[in-house]
Amino acid sequence: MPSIIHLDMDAFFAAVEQAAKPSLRGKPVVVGGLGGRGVVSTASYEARRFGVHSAMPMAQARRLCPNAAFLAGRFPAYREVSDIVMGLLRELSPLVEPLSLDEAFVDLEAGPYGPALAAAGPQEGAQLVLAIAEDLRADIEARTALTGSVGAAGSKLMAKIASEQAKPDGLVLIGIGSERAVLSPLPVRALPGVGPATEQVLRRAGLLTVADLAAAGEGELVQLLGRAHGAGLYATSIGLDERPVVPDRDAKSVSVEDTFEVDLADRDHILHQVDVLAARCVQRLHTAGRSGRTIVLKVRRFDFSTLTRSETLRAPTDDEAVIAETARRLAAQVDTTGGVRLLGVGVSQLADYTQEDLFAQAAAEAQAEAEAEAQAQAAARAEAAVEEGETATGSEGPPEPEPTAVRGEDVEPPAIRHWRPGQDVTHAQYGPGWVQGSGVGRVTVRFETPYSLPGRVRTFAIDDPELEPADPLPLRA
DNA sequence: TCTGGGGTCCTAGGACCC
DNA sequence: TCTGGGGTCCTAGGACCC
Repeated sequence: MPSIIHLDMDAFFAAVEQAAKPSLRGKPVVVGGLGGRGVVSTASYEARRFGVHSAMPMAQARRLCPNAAFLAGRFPAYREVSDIVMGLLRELSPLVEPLSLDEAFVDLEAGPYGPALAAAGPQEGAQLVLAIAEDLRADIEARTALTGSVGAAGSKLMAKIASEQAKPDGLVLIGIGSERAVLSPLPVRALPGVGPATEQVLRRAGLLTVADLAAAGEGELVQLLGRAHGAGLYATSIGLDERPVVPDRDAKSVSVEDTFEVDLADRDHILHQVDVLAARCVQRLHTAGRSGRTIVLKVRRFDFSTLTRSETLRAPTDDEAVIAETARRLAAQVDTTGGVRLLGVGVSQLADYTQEDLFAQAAAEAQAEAEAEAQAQAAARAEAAVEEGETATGSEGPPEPEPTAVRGEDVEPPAIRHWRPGQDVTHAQYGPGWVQGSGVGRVTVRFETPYSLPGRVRTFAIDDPELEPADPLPLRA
């Protein structure tokens, strides 16, 4: 029975923007990083006609489609919509496996339609799945004003292939038995797990289509790609996929990273950013109620070469001081001459306790203390070597003062309000709207809501007291 | 105005243990 | 005591996905 469905929302971020902003409907919209080093997250179908696509440098997108609306993402809004959509999926089955905010697998057999599907013959079963999926798409449209494409099949692999074929705003079912007929003519790149590198390897071996892979056989693919990848790809090429739909997968790592507008050259500046990132990482760790044993520092240098350094502690921690200190020590090991484009701090080998978990906490503290001892000594050595008159962490002693404050290099002037394109605002007089652009002391706002006609634009001083940031409005009243 | 951010999984070598 | 073999952990890098 083709009882697995894959839902993929169409041009999700861009579609949310168009639903929220009537003046953008039918127009090219590009969502992504707006800074000098930003890339495209999602382009609306109108923008794709100009050649704009995901992961493209934003500068290139602007050249290709200068008249598009370029917007920063509004993740809280996307998450709200995603929650609604995932809620609809969970009405179909407890087995819902989200892959991202806009994509998920559902195993219908485990849900209320399971018995009916099991009892039905192949023909009626397929009809029933199609009916369920069309209802789902209609419900999504009714609740979110957005369209999603659905693929239905007997496996995750084929359901995903089907949803790809259904895009945009469509539904495709691949019946049991027709898998290989569907797969065979596809280019290898259509298979999940085949990216640019694998495609190249396969192309050099003369393997262009999925049929070529199947004909090559497992042995040759393993030869070319290695044990796991080769065997996996061979199974995929003949339509074999037994992976179950798994809900609620626990995250295995937590990380944050930042690409800087201008490369960082100064050591102190780099170490300061490592502290900032460690704090953000710990924040996320706390929110998730997790702690971790392995601290990872990521560095992307001026020439885009990327390296990681990691250290595994004896016990999991969620302590900011420990994580920051470890990350800084790792940073001290890397050559940063020429400048640093990106820094990241991550934690893996996650465990399930939080600061509130007192028993585990007590055990971990003993470990952390021993750890801190060793670290302090290593840090002292490292810092002595670098000859920096910095606040070296004493091996005993009180909690160290906030290093950023000590260095005092990011004391910013009283915050000038920053308005990002796409941002939700409300004006005391004109009501709700969104930031269309800002510069030279001005901010331009379009006053419209998801339920209004396209609205008018007005310009204000950036510090206009009547203008305030606002929460996103629901897409359906 | 070249190349984001948050993840997952796999490989391979060396350390270490039995 | 001229050289084993397997298992596990750690580290680093790379491919891939959305």
